[in-house]
Amino acid sequence: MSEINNITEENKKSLNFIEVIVEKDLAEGKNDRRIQTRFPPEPNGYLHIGHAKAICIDFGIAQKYGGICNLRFDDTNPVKEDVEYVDSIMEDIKWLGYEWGNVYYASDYFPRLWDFAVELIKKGKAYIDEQSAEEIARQKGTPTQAGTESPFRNRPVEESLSLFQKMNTGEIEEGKMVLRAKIDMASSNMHFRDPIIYRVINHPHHRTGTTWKAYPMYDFAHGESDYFEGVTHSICTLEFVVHRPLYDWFIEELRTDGYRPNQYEFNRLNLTYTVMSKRKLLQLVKENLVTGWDDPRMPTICGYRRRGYTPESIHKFIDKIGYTKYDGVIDVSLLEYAVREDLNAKAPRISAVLDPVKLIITNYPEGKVEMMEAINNPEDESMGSHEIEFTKELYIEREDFMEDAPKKFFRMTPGQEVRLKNAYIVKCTGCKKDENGIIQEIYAEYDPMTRSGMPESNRKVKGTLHWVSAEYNIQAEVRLYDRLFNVENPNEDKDKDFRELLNPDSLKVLTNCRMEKFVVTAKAYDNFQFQRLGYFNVDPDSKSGKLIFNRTVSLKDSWSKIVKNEN
RNA sequence: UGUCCCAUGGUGUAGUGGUAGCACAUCUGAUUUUGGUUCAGCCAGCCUAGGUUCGAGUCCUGGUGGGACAACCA
Repeated sequence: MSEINNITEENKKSLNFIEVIVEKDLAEGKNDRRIQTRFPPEPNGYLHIGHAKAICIDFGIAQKYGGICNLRFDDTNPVKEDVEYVDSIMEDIKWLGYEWGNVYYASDYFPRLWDFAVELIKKGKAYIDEQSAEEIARQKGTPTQAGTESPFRNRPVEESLSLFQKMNTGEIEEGKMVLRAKIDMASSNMHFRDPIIYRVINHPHHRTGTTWKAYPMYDFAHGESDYFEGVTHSICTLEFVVHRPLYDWFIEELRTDGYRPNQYEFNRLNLTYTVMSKRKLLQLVKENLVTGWDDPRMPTICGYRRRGYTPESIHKFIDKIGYTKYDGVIDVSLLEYAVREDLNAKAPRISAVLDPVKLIITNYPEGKVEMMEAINNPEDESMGSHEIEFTKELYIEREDFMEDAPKKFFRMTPGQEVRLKNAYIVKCTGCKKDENGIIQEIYAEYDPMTRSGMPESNRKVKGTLHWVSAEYNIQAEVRLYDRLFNVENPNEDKDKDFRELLNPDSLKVLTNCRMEKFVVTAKAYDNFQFQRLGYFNVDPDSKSGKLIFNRTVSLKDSWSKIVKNEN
């Protein structure tokens, strides 16, 4: 107990509103001071960054206050669900670093939910409606107009009871019959206008097979499942606020003791340049517009994982955005900042050249090879160093050279000294062009006294270039992955086909690069001609050593601005 | 012509009724063998009108603006 108090003292100022509620409940001794949450995904798709926010609060609350968080699959609609999704969801939660107490399935509660439904019928609080979906919808009214009662609303209890049995035997066709709670067709809350709680679905369930024909609806299953499990704090997103009175209504009908779960809602995550709708993400996968749920451009947990994001970076991001009831849109640059911050400390650096042009050190001996030491990570000495070969002929990035450069161009241009990283200071003496004016070779002279580590190497030069030996290098296919969408808010215009807003396919470049095995940083270019620094991530699914250029964690494109200003 | 939720710099978030902080983004400067990092700094905010109060971002009321709700989805 004292431990909990200490935690709360320390974090008092940064408590989010859910934590405030939990602490108040704890202080009041609610539910015997027990804290239990649940993460309840429907297994109908892969988890995305929005789910990460829910996961962090569900598991985080349990962790922080000494409670447990269970994983529950809300599998009440067999048509959309699949074990593939169950497996991926578990994998992604584990990758984020969380452990659930138990794994539950709403489908485990089908018998108890059935009994509860029968009880409601017997109490006269539920009835079988034999109208069509259209008729029921029509009678529902609108938010500003009361609904009208179904002609079946007051049928005898026994009749409903026997029809309900038939709903589950297969003799009732889909859509011919539903079970409805009898509440209030004139309620200002649409969810109270005799909500449907059971419907017939003739589709095998991924866990219960063909045992059931009648399946409970979300509203009838969720709160009840919370109650069965002993959940104390049922945390979900804002769109369920209007469901809460119904959640409470069912709980009151169901509960037999002092305990009851309570629902609390927080704001869903919206990110610029990002579509989070599962339906749309599924569409991208099905239409092969991406390579799969784990395509590095996807906002899925596994997509980010393949892209090189760490679990820690996701946590940092979620910590920064907080939990409130305000519906906003978070700038994706905050996510990118969190990733850079984390990767900057961890990522080993290597040099790479994506668009090579030959640089010849004219006064360097033919055939000579020197081994240069390159620090793996300037932020972390313990990561050591690696050696790279320096030779007379090198490759540098084509855009690291300009024949007629503006003043603020700090890289290679005739007459200007630059440093070749980890090697010598060189001075450009000229270049050779073909008939079209395309640069073929660049010439420079090196100063032998300026090798890294020697006293002369401390001379100040404005630019430092990455380079690769023309003789000793490794070629790899590099993919430049951009943001999936090229507009700030692809959700804005709902009538527009969101697929039109997709960025064109990733750019594939054959390049010379020298690389270490894992996550590395390197100088590179994106396909918008902005020089950037970015993080490479070796695609773990690729045996051929492909690199994924992590464009969205790329750094400031200051060079592009310099050019704009100068011209 | 309904019910419910929400409103603090460009963005996101803190603020027991008592000096409105923080982060991202932008911009400026310093350091730097990554135009990265790091450091310093600039710019910029309580939707509105009343009320309660010695004192309101905070409490109350009315506006205004945004969002949710009319699936046999979750």
